[in-house]
This record gives sequence, structure tokens and C-alpha cells, in this order.
Amino acid sequence: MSDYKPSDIESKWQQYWDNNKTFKTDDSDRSKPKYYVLDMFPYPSGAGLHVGHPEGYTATDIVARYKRMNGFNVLHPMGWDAFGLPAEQYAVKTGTHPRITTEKNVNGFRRQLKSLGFGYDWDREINTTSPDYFKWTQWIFLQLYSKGLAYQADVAVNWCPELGTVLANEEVIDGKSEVGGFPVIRKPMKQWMLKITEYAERLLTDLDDLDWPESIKEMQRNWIGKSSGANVDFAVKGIDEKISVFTTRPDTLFGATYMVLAPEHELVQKIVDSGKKEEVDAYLKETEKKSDLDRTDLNKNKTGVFTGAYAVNPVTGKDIPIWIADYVLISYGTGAIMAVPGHDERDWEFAQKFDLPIVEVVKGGDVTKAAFTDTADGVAVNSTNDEISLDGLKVDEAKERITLWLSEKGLGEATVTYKLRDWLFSRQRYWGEPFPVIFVDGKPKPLPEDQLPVMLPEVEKYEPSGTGESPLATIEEWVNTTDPETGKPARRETNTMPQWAGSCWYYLRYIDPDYTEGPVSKEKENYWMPVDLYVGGAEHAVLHLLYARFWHKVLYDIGVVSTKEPFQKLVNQGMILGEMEYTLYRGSDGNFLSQDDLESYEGDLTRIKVTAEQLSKKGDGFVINPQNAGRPLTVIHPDGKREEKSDYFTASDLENDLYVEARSYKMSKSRGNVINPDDVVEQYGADALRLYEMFMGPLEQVKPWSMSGVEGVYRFLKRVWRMIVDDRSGNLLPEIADVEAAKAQEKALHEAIKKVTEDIEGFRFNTGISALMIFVNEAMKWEKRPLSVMNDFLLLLSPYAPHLAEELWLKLGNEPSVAHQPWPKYDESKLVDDSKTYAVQVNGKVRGQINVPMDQAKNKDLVLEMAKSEPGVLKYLEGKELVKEIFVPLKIVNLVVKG
RNA sequence: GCGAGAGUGGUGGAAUUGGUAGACACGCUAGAUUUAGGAUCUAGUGCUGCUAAGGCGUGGGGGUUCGAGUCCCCCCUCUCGUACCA
Repeated sequence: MSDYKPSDIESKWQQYWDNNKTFKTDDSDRSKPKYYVLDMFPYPSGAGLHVGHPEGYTATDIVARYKRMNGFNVLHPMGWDAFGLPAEQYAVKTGTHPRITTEKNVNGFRRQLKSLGFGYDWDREINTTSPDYFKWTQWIFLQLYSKGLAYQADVAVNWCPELGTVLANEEVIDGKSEVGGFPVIRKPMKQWMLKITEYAERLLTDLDDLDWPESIKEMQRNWIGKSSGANVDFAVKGIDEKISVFTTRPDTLFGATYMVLAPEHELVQKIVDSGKKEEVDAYLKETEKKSDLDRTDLNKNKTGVFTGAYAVNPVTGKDIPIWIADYVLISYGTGAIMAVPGHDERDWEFAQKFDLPIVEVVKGGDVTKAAFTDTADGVAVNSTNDEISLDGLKVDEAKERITLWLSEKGLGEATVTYKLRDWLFSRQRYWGEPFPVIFVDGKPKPLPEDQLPVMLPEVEKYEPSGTGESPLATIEEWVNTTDPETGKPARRETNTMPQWAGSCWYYLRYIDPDYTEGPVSKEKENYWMPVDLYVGGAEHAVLHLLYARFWHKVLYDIGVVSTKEPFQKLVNQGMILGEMEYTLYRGSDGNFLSQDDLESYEGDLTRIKVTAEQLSKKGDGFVINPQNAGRPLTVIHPDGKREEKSDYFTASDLENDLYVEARSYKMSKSRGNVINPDDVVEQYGADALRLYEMFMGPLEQVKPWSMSGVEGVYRFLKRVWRMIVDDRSGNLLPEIADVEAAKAQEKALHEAIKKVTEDIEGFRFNTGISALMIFVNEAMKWEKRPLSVMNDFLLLLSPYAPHLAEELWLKLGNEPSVAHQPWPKYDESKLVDDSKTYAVQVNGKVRGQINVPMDQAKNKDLVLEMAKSEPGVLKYLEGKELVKEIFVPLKIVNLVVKG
């Protein structure tokens, strides 16, 4: 071994770390400060890791190694979120038990993660599908149940009669099943719900103290969707019923000219006029067929039907018609609205379409043209009856006045509503956690704790039952059981929990994976929680993070955990896109299309993939360069057929500039731009992959992959090798010597230490790497490379490229491993220069530089004197009047002249 | 529509509080070395000027300042999230 060959050294060190349990977390040591670094654990798919995984995982690995070297007790675990649909779908197709698929995939993932050199404590590996784990998932469900936070309700699911199964939302596309394209309807089924809404306010307010990206917090706030307003009761004419509505604009009550109920509203059948019944039923049937997506159609073409019934506006005393329309959602507010077409866009549109009266009650716009919704400047008008007048009040004042009046009269009250809905917690699937619930005499009954875990039965086939129930419903001997307390016959719950369940609390199990008395022991939980750093993809911004926070708060309330929030700091890694692609489009008429024409073009498009060297920059875009236009390119026909061509363009094609679309796309199998980490490791090694993933750009940012970028960092690693090793003999270079470092060498080292340290602390891994590169570029010029300097450099490198660092560390005669060495400290005094270079500006433009000895650098008179006599500066001063001299110590000199 | 974020060389990206824009890397050009190389080394590389002096440059327009990528106002584009939430 002489050259830098990652394949030779990487597996060796991976084995060393494994054998020596280098990254095992010492749980007993309470003297050190703790640091808990967590990755969002993966779903072990059959496809293996994609390059997005190692991005976040490398970042956390760097932080974990860095913190360890800084004297922290570091917890950095990994596990598997292994329940879920793909393994089940595979089981339906092939008959393979999901457990077998899962195990195989987990082994693949573990091998891949180890091959990247991540320093996980593998003794804490967890798997959501293991009975030791889901026992406690079920246990937590029991706690939720006993707190009254779990209940059953009839909720519409995506039922596909042809497939005889219930589909997840993502399996439904445009109201049809993804598989087969069969119609999907909404069918109510009995389901478990979790009352996350009870925690809405706490989930909202506790966001404030979290060190999370503002965008994520904002998304959660929007999701929770708190709004303040009032509930108002409207009497139904002729029968003894009230319709309660929620409104955020009680000030517009005088303008409520009709009401609308959601089709599912419970009063629909009671109030409908017999003459209208047929029409209403037809409408209800119509809306039932629509999926949620259809109902929120982008064209917003509103539909509805008049019930024939009237309500009474409590302030105007007028009869107002009651309509049914699916633009009102049963799941929000009270499922009914007072419609104020003058001041609500949706109501305005509806009123226009069905010719309902529009009344202006807030002045400022023209309600015949559009709804006026400005709440800042609007003033109430036409809002007076015998008892109350809002006229002249601003919106806020009017709201307050009317709300007070309503509650005095018993007609309404101030109300807060949340968009957040209860969590649908049932899936009609096999491969999930069984509920620890039985039904005795048809009533749900939680199983006692000693019956946990409730195991999944073995089944012959994984096809859905055909009734919409899960495959478990067909296993009679499992479904039929007895109540362990009374001995009565009982049936098991046949739904299973959704995939979110296992991921809601996994961060706790890592802390104490073998604990048998609960999910986690009190003492260890106390030490390790909260998670100090949580890194993962932004796709979990809302659901996973909100669900996990909800469970955590429940566990907090029952004393299982000691912190209000689970994840103190959150960082989202940005998506990695495929390599940049250059595409020229050609219409079916044979003409090439420029970017601007593309959007409006309706016909079939032929895509021509060209390479970067076939292009030249013109203006803001790229055009085909006639000189290289003849080189090979790929033509993709509208039917998807690919064809390799050279000399594709004719001379006349190239007379006009052909602008090309330049962008990179999300990696996808169908596009064929997926990068497999295994291939990168094989070609360039794990260290190069790790380094490249960090060097691409800021962690949080979306960024395109580039293979030549990988080569760039690979070349850097080779340089590091050659900085220390003679690549012909494999021995240490003669330049390496145990000598005292020269001043310049110390300066280079300490600059690197400072930059790398600060950049890891600030999650700026890309610029940290550039600091390492600058050091190596410098050190390669040194005739003597002091051992101590080289050693410190390797420690700086080690979180990024641990295999290479270990190997060279050993070659320099040190004991492995670098992982437990103390992190180098920089010394500010070694960073100072002998002299200060000032840029000298004249009227804000740099015209020269001067070198001032450091001990004189703050001497204003001297520096200005030198600046004014600098030849490059002098010629801009000649013949001009010097009006001002700016001197900022250690920064800049600026001379302002006139004339 | 609403909310959030971002626009810097041919490319990915630097620029910590307003103080020499383009660090580091890719790519490219020229040269050296090598049997060869997607290896290595040296030099160059924002645009525009004949090598020059200079001029112009951080999406566009205005402003504050001795000085603006950075601060303020207006506009444009892109990305992400969200979507009849009363």
C-alpha cells in the first residue's frame, strides 16, 4: 500500500471500531456533560440508502465526533422505522412475510451505514417492529386510552370497492386508486382517533422556546391554525332547532344574508323542506363521491343546494335561507357558517352564482364588485338595530362590542378554534402494531399491561380482507379471544397503528433500549433528555414532529419524561438533486421552442439532452454552440423512447440561437438520475462521499449533485495522504519531522483550528472543509512538516474523514483511535500577523494598499500619511481637494476628494 | 391566493458586526512531467478594453452612507410549504 486507496483502509478501520466498540456510549459516567445527537431513523426500503441519507447522517456524525473529542458524553444511536406499506405490498405480491423483507432490508441498511464509517453505538439499535419495542408503543397507547385521549369514531376512509381495500391518501390519485385506476369513495368506518386537539394550545405556545428553523415552526403554527372569533346561534324558522356557527368576523353579523351547512351536518335531514328533499339528497350523493381533493378543487367552482328552510338572523331579525354546500367543511368550526357575501370572498362567489343578496356592513370597498375583507381600515355601517349599533366602529372594536352583546343575550360567545384535527390512528393493514384492545360485548376494553405485547399472528396471505378490514380480520383464531379478566368471549381489534406510532417515541428507547419496566428508566431519561440536536428531512416538518411532540407531552403529563419538549434543536438538511441537466425542447411541428414559449405550448414535446460543452452562455441563458453542436446527444421522444444522436442539428437550425433549459431535478428512478452511495464509496471511498456531501454547500440548502465535485474532494484526500506519506514507498515522507513548528506553520495550523471549530459549532461544514484545504495547500509547500502540526491537523480532519485520519494518525506513530483524542485548541496569539495590510480607497474605490507594522497599525496619523504617499493612491489625489479622511483601525482607509 | 425562504463568475458556493466581492472547489486555458492517465505539478481564469491605463460588476430600479452583496423603499423571478379553515 502506497497510494491513497480508500478501499484498503476503510473496511479495516470500520472493523477496528466495531471490535473495540469505539463508539459505545458509557452510560454510567455522569461526570461529563451529555450530548444527545439524533438522526431521523430511516424506513429500511429495498432500494437501500440514497445520497440524501448520508447528508444528515454525516452532519450528525461530525458533530458527535467533535463533541466527544471535546469531552462530552455523546449519545448517537441508530435504528429502524420498519413498519409500513412497502414491505406489506411486497408481501401481497410475493407472499414473503414482511418480517423477512424487513430483516433483509435492515441488514442492507446497516451494512451501508457501517460502510460510511458512522460512529453509532450499535448496541442501542432499535427496530419498531421488534416485540420488545412495540410492547411499549402499545403501552403508550394504553396510557393515552386511560387519559381519555383515544376514542373510536366513524370516519370516512378511502374505500376502493374494486380492490376491496382501504387506501392511504398517497395511494389515491385524482380520486382513483394508484394501482389499477379504480374509483375511490369515502366510506365511514369505525376508527381509533387520538385527541391531539386537546394539546393544540400547548403544541402552539411551546414552539416559541425551541431552537428550530423559523419556517418549520411557522408550518406547525399554520397546521395548528388557531383562530379567535365567536360562536353565534341562529334559530331555525318553524322548528325548535338552533344552528351554531363559528365566525372570525362577528362584526359582520348584520351582513349575514344566508347560511350554509356542510353536507354532513347533522341538522340537514331535520330542516330540509319536503319539497326540496329529492334535490338535496341528490346533492348529498354527489358530494359523497367526491374526494377531499375534488372538494377543494382549484377552480373553486362552487356548488350547493337550497334546503327550503330559513333561519333568523339574530341581529336583523330577517329570515335568511339555509343552503347546503360542500365549500363548508364539516371538520372545521361547527360545520356550518353564516354567510356574509359582502365581506368574505367565498361567500361572495357563492352569492353571485346563486343570486343571493349581498349587503355592505363594512365601508371601504365596493361589494357589488368584490368582497371587501380589509380589517385594518374598514368601518362598520348598516349595523344597527333597536338594541345595538356597531356603525362607525373599526373592525376590532365592532368585534368586541357585538361579541359582548351576543353573550349577554345568550346568543353566542367568544370562541377559539383550531384547524388541527384529531389524529386518525387506525390503518386497515397487517404490518403495523396491533392495538392492545379487545371488544367485549361489542365495547372496547383495553388489555391489562401484563398481556403486552400483543403479537401479530402468522397469516397465510396478506391480501386485504375484502371488507375494508385489515387482513387480521380473517384470522378467526386470533380475532376470537377471551377477556383475560372476566373470561368472557371477546374479539380483538383488527386495525393496526399507523407508521407514525413507532417513530413518536423512539428517541426515548435509545436511551435505555433493554429496560423492561417501562419505555425508559427515569434516571437515564433525566440525564439524557432532551435531544440536543435532531437532524432530518424537511418532509417531516409537520406530521412526525407534531405527533412526536404530542406524545411527549402526554408522557410528560404522566411523569414518564422530564422535559416539556423532546427536541431542543432541529436542523433540516436540504434535498440533494440530480446532476444539472441541459434540455432543448422541440415541438411536434419540428420547431425548437424557447423557454418563454414552453409554458403555453400544448402539443407533444421532444426533449433533447445536450451536454455542457455543447453550450455557450448568452445573456441570461445558454444557447447551442454551433462549433460543438455535432457531438453526441440524447433525444427523448414524446413516447419516452431514447435515441443517441450526433449531428442532430442542421445548419439552418443553428442560425437562430437555441436556448436551452438548464436545471437539476429531484432524483427519481424514472428520470434515471439517482446516485447510489455504494457506487460512490466503491469508486472514491466513504471519506470522499462524506466530505463531498458536506462540501456541496450549506446543510439546509437544496443543492445539485455533481460527480466532478466528488472528484475534487477525492483529490484533496489524496493530497492529504501525500502530505504525509511517500506514495511510492508507502513510508512517511522525510519532510515529516519531530521539530518545533515555525511561526508561519503555527499560524496556518491555528487558523485552521479556529475556523474548523467555529464552523462545526455553527453547522457550516462546507467552509470548515475549505479551511482544511487551505491548510493543506499551505503545508504542501513546507520543506519540514512538524509532527505536532500534522497530528493536530489529523484531529481536525477526523470528524469529516475518519478512516483516513485514523490511518495517518497510526502512521505518524500514534495509538488509535483519533475518536477519543482531545480536540485541538487554538491560541489567539498565534494568529497575529507582523503587519497589517490596509486597503486604501479614494472616494470608496480601492486604489492601493499599504503595509503597516502591526505595532503601528492603529496609529491614525502614520497610516493616513502612508496612505496619502502611496503612489497608486497619489495620482487620484493630485489636483483634487481632500475633504475628508476616514480611518477605521484594522479595517480600511478612505480618502474623500472633490473636484 | 396566502405564508416562508432565496436570487453573487461557465458551475457548487465564500464574504462573522456595512470596510479590498468572488475564499475553497469544479470546469476551462497554457505549460511541465509521465509509456499512459479521470494521476501529479506550475501559471492563469468575473465581464469588458489591443498587453495596458481604465471602465463595469452581487435579479432590476431608487435611497441612506466616506463606503452597500450586506441597511431602507418599490418591482421582477425562482424554490418550498399551504390551499374554500368561515
